[in-house]
Amino acid sequence: MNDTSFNPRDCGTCPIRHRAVCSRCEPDELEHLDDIKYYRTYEAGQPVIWAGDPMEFVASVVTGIATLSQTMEDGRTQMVGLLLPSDFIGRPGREQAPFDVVAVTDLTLCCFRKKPFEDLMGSTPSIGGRLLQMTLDELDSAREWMLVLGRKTAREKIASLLMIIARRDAALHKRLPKDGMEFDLPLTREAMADYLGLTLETVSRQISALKKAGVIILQGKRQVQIPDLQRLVSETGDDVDGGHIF
Amino acid sequence: MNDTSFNPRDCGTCPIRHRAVCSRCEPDELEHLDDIKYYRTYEAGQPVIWAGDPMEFVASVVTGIATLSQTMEDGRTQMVGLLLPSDFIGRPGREQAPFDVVAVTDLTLCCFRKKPFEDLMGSTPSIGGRLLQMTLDELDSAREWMLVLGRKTAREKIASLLMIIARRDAALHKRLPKDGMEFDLPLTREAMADYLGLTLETVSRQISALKKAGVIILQGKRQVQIPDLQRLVSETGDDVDGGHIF
DNA sequence: CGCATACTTTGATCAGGATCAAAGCAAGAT
DNA sequence: ATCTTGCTTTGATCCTGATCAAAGTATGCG
Repeated sequence: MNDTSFNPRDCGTCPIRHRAVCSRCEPDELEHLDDIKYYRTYEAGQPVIWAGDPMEFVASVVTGIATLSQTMEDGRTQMVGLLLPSDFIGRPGREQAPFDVVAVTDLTLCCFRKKPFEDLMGSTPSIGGRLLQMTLDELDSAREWMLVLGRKTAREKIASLLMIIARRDAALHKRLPKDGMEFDLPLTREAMADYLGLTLETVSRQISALKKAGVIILQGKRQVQIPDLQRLVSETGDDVDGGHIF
Repeated sequence: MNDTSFNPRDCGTCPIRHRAVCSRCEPDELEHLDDIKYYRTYEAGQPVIWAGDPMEFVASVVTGIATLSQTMEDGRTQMVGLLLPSDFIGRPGREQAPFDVVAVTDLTLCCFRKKPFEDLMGSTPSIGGRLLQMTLDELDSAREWMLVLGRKTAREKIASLLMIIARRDAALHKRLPKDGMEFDLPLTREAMADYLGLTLETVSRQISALKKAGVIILQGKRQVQIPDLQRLVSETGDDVDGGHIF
């Protein structure tokens, strides 16, 4: 299922699959749109935007990873979204960013200036429809995550995060997750803790426990191999045959 | 407050404020739409739909309260949404309900058959736009809730829930929350626990603690009065002047 | 090379909330 | 009036994950 054949109308990373917008899709038709669309890169660790900042663009992640998070006055932080390639950032119709966005790895965004993008949405209903679908998907993901945060044990939380990253990594490479698959853990222990509502020590301990139990194999601290997917799924506490949105 | 002046173009409860759709808005123009739109009532405790069921309608809450929730195989339950009047239920473009929907109180829904509704969305872009805005709001709410679930203490969680209900109750009556305001707690201790990722005993203890501390005044078990809103806000752990989406 | 920095692991102890158990309370049914 | 049912409160104890502390590891740099 790796369609290595590049479809010019659908570059696979840009969520706005409409020829009037994505120049990776139809580069030659788009010179006149350079003023509404541009690429922007960030280094690992750099903030993209802070909660409350005016946000004059919307964007989609082309390469790299960013996090969406919220921080309380006393420093407690909760990550509320993990932005991987093809994910969308932004709020048509909103003035301010509701959450912090930070680049975790080096990051490339495909940005659209907000006003012209909104105009385009008005004149091209299919963009709004696609955005609605993406937003509904994100909402479902967020709600699935609420179950993880509210009801799962530390061990189940770690397993759930590994499964999400495994699934998304597989999807990114246009294949299905399978036994023996390997992937890079893109997050520090602290970032995982912020995602899971745990402390970094607990994350470290549970990862060690999963390693000792043979559920995962670690090469170094970041490279993960899953010898038996079913085994990992059973550690998540999820229904084994449950439909997944991620 | 009871806006007894009924605006025929905007009934205030139906999110689809478009004259072609909401018969409460333009009852006389809509006879021919009876086959796509209908009201349906549920008794307290009745399920509206189970996760995985085919969903052949979308709806908005007219009166009453429903919950969106997820349950694990072993019975652990997490509520992922609280549906109050004017909230929308459903997924244009989706076959199956992703979560359980249960009526908490007696409930009236304003339902639209899915297929004709989707057709209508296609022909009336403003509906899609409105739905996108509502979905983005819900997504923000879900993400705010992730902070509550992941990082707040039991006491902060209770205070946060009370604030949300207070805000939404005030909004429903078209006024601002203010000191001394009273409202009905529409949820059992168990339902609150499911919303907050706690046990019902912890909910009970923390409510007692807030009562003893004078943050809230209880008349019976469900009627709540907030003598000092700022005091309650400070118990939530939130930034006092933080912008709120709810 | 030694040192600094950032991240991770591991250990010891503590505490918040879960669990188990029982009793209180209100409303409706018999 | 008594019983039943469903919800809530309160108490005693336990356990998971937080907190505090220190050591281990990798990488880059002067």
